[in-house]
Amino acid sequence: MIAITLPDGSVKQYEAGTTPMEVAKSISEGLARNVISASFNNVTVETVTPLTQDGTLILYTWNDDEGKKAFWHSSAHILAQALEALYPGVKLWVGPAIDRGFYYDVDLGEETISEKDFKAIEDKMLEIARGKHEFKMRPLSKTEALSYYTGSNEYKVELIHGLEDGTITFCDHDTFTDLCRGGHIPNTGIVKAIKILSVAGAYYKGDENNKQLTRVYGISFPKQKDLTEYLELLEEAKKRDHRKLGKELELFAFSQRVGQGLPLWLPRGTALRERLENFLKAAQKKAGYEMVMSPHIAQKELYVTSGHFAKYGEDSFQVIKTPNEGEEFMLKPMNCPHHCEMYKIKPWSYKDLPKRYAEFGTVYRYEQSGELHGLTRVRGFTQDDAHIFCTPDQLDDEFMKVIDLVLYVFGSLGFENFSTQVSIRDPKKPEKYIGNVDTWDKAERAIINAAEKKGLNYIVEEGEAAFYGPKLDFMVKDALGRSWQLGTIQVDYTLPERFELEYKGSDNEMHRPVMIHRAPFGSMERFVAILLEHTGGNFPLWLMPEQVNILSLSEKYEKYAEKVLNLLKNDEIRALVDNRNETIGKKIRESEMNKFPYMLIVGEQEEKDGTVSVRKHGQGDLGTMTIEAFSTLIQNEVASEIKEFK
RNA sequence: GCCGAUGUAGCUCAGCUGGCUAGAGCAGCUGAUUUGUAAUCAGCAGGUCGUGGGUUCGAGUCCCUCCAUCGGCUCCA
Repeated sequence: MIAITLPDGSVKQYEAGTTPMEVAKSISEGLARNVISASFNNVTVETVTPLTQDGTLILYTWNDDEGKKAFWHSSAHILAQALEALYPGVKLWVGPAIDRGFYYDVDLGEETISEKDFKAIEDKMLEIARGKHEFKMRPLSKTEALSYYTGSNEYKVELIHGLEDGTITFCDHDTFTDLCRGGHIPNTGIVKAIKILSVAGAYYKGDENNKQLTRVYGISFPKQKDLTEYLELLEEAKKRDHRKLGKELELFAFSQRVGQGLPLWLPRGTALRERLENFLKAAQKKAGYEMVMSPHIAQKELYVTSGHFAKYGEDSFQVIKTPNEGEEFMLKPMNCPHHCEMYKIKPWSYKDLPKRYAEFGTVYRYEQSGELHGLTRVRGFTQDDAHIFCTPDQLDDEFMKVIDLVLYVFGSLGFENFSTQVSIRDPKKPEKYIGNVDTWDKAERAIINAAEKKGLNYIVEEGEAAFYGPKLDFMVKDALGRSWQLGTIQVDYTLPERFELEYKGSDNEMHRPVMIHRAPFGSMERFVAILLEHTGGNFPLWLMPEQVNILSLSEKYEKYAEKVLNLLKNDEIRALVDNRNETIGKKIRESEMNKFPYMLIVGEQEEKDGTVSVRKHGQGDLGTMTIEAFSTLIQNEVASEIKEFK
């Protein structure tokens, strides 16, 4: 007997061998009368029942991840069937469910798929779905499986060769058969809405030396309404795209002549960025950091010493020519080696530590051209970098202090929703890392300790560590529910070793310090991009390049507008005046589109009373108030957004 | 880098299967208007159609090269 908990909380018993179809049916009948007075298929929307490889039945609903996975994986089977029908001779590779939707990788031979073919694929898929074909699992031996694909599909053959005999199953629905380990919905009819989203090249097994297959991405839903909502979310994300907003709001730009991936920061963007930098500088000053600066190029030798050249040499802007033979310089791909050299200028005592060197350091990395993306992936960017040199005893405490700083930064910028990840070694691949086992163990323990003590909600990921040490990463969720990796804190025992950093301990012996790398923003470019998408360009008031736009009703009130401007400036409020000979309606419209947080309308009445008429972006008219009252309003709003550190 | 798509005025876009001096809205400039909470009216100016080559009587439109941009290239039945 198999016990299944139903969506309404009750538990039902089923005989082994009951088909998923029968289970789904019995559930639907049980719920249909009261809960959903709809047909069988509409009910199973809420009660997706995947069939697993060993034949057990597990009940999932559309609302949990496993249910969606089964739903989308089943959709991938439908996609594969549609592709076989539309492109005879197509060779299937794999078709998994992904976070949002599914894809199928196929070898199309000479054929290509482009956007105009999507409709035909969707139609074919919907036709198959409407057939309500049951998904049926079928175990078979390795020999049988091989003979099925030999001669027709070398990808599946290779895949089967890597599988263990006795664990191989096929899944059939309608006339379609696919090698599959399972996880399906009962039948194709539950898929009601399908959208093919994009087509792209993807290397066989993700290796760029292999043949490139065609990957077709799609998404599907049990209800048309869900698809509509999803497409609306995509639209909203498009509107908030930082590349679009950055252009519209004149924050930054790119130029073909300057080069790809090399952002140009315009006045407004620079003002925004400076404000972010000053904010972090103020907090860091309180936390005992000292600012330093280093040049943008250094001798190649520096990065050979640090180990970065061996690891990342190919991804760097490598050698800069000089008039002399034998000299090799590189554009700085990271700041750490420079800070190590700063540490080495003199001998240190344990009493001097920790030393915390912070730098808004601009670095250059040769990212592959196809990897570049707006401000999130660029070739020249500025890290809000700092390196803390401390004694092993101080490590736990320092690490926790950094966590406090990162949490402060997130809180001040409206990222309340975040999670953390501790990245440690892949113990099976020691060759990927430099440094010895003992120090790695210590560093990993220090991070987990700190995360525990700070009560962080963290997950541990094996194999995600940097080559020089383990790390703690912060992932924030933005307003649209998308996850972004932001701040990072990394422990490093390796660079101090390579640079032979030392300090004299209380025992009068020389010791090796531990190094912490950290960047709460990650990089200024990436952070501004994420903040743009999170806020849709409506930054917190304290960050806004211009907080108030003063709109004169006509040129007659120019003097009064200037007076208001100066009074606000005295209170350190950033304002500007729009005195153009335009209608007030037009000035308001432009101001709204520019996302100025506040508009002040000044005309005859205001001049006479010494007041301003206040309009808030996105909200509308707030009525009139005195200039002083408005100034207080702004100052209070800023004060509520940003607290002092500690 | 690789696969696919795109590239027309500062911006957003139109330009059908190749055919007279390439169009529109916004922005800009000039003038009129002096305005009360999301676009006042009129006029003017603005493009070697990403680049280089080819096919053709004729190319923004077809073919090739290069450049840039966009979606992907981690998710292994």
